[in-house]
Amino acid sequence: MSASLGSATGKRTRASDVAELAGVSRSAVSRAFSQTAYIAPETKAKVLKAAAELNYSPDSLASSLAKGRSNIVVVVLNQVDAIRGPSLHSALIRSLQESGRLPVVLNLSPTDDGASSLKRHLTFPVEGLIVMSDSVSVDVARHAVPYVRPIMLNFERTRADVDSIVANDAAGIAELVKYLWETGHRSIGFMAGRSSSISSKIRRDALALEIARRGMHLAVEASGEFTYDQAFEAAPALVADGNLPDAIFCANDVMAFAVMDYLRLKTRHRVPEDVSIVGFDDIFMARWPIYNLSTIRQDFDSMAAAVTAILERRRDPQVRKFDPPTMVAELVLRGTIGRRAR
Amino acid sequence: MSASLGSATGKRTRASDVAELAGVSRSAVSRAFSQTAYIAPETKAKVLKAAAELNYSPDSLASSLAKGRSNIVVVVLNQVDAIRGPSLHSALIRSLQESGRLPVVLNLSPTDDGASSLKRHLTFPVEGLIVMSDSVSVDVARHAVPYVRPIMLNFERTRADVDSIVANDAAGIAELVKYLWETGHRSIGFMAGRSSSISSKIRRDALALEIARRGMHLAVEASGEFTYDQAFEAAPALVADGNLPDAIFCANDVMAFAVMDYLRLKTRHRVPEDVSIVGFDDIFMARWPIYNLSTIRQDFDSMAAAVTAILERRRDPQVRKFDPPTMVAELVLRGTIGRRAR
DNA sequence: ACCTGTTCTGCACGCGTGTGTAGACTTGCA
DNA sequence: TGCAAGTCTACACACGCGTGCAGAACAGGT
Repeated sequence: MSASLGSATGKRTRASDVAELAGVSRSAVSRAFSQTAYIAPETKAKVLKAAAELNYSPDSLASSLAKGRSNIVVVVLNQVDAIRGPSLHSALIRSLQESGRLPVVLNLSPTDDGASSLKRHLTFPVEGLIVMSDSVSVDVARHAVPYVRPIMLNFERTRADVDSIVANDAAGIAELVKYLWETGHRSIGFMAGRSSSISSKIRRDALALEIARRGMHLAVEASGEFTYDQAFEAAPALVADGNLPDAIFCANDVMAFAVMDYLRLKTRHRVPEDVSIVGFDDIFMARWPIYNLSTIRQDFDSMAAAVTAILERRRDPQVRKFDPPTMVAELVLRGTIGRRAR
Repeated sequence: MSASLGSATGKRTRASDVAELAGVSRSAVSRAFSQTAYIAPETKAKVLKAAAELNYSPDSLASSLAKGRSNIVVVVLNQVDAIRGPSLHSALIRSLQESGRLPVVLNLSPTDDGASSLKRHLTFPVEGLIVMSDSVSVDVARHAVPYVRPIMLNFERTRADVDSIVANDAAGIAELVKYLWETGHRSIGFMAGRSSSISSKIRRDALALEIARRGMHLAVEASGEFTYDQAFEAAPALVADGNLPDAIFCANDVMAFAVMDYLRLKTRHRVPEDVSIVGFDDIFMARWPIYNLSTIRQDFDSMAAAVTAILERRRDPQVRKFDPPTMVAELVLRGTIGRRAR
């Protein structure tokens, strides 16, 4: 049982070793590990016993080669998205690995559209390609891996040749604006994300729509590029003295933190007494008491489960098309929305 | 050029396709993509041209099988470590992928020692196994993948059968205590991480040593399990009225944030006027102005580079043993260390 | 014209596993 | 005992690529 001390020595045990020990043919070993193949129960038991003894399991690379499809799923994200790591990224990785798949992470720099990176790395039959980074376009994804349907996260569901998991951002934002309206907020500002980001655009449009519906208009707007630093820089534009909005909605949580920090460090405005702040995502820091941020929750676990579900369905040749469910995006009320007397 | 619309249809092009187009044998194609094999320059050019035309690249799974070693590197981390994501995790992933390797992420739950997870997933020849999670023991790592030397991050460098990348935590902490001493701090408290964590133990020991050397002793101690929530809970024990220490050193940054937040939300003590706070890691949030945390920097980029360097050396059969360099851990002074008059 | 040496290519086998198929073996029945 | 039906196993090929080896092609020298 003592592990061999040398470096990369010691070969993996092969099916033929197990076959020999169990006194059967190598193909019997293969069948014992297959779900579908036909094999006598006692033969299977014999094989599994021998396999356990030798600590054997089929080489998944060879298996992938033989079957023509691997269990490797590639997750594409970029540095900026990585901040949601402990939430979406982590949920996704765990969901994939728990379903027996192998998640390979491709971490692009924020400016990388992935065209060359994807081609360079995806040189084998991947089971799935999951795109979190919205700097990677559908076309790039389709072209880099032409033989597999990409799964796009947080992408508009307009194309038939990709599966996209979308959260119902608009519904969450409608809920938010309704609540803000009812609590007396009449002027609302917006901190946008990257201009290239579709998520940011969707959220802005939904906000503008709901605001217009009530006869208001976007009081003020700035872009924080989804990052803390840039949002901190951009914050003054939103809270200039004289026309402080009643509330500021930020396209993600991190920018909301930046605005809050700017307010308490650089101004005398208080949250939520003077201005309400709302984020988007509900990342783990939103619950930290120093922020206690009201935000719109993305259900990362459900999104991760939906991804796995899509992959699962694809293994079933019966299913031709499968529309993934729309994820809810719900308002989470914490401490950063106040009441405005009218 | 228009992508085929169906789902997983469309086969990958094989070497034989390229061979046919280029009018050479299939093995010539293989040689053209090899660095070492012998091939006439014009033949190689012909092949590469045909390959580009067909958008071909060798199937890395088949290649791995044939060569007996893959370019897949497994990174083991756990949920808690994931919070350093945008720093160490991200640096590691990018370093690996930029050197042409495929990083597979295994995200364990905090209580998982990895024994079964590793066995379940590592059913192929991995090029490397990188363990970030310190809930995974060396023995488990060795046993799960007996044919490869694990690379342990932040692990004591005591065993000959693993490579470990260690940061010189003790040096950074010595620097810290020296600085604290010189700025008049005479009582120092400690917020520990998980008790099972070796990093936490190393940091505590180094702190205790440096403190003792100056005739002080650890004023007070508590455990925050490396998480914000638990550190927030444990904070009161460190700052009980009457015996507030001059400084509190936390075994990671997140716990330092928790202590700072506790102080400003629940007490009247100010940082750094009444108590100095120091963290460890220098994660991205440490620079946020709301914290502006003085901390000890782990050079994540260097650590990531060191990992890649180890893997690179291993490919060279000449090198038998290679001691990875010790990473520096240096004090980063920001705004959370004050001066105490004596 | 012949030989030697060099340079390159193609053949063929192997990597470890999945699986269609022919046939060996068992069982049941007359 | 003989035969048919049924059950299972092992053979052999395939997956796509890397590579040792034999030999083809060619150049140069005598």
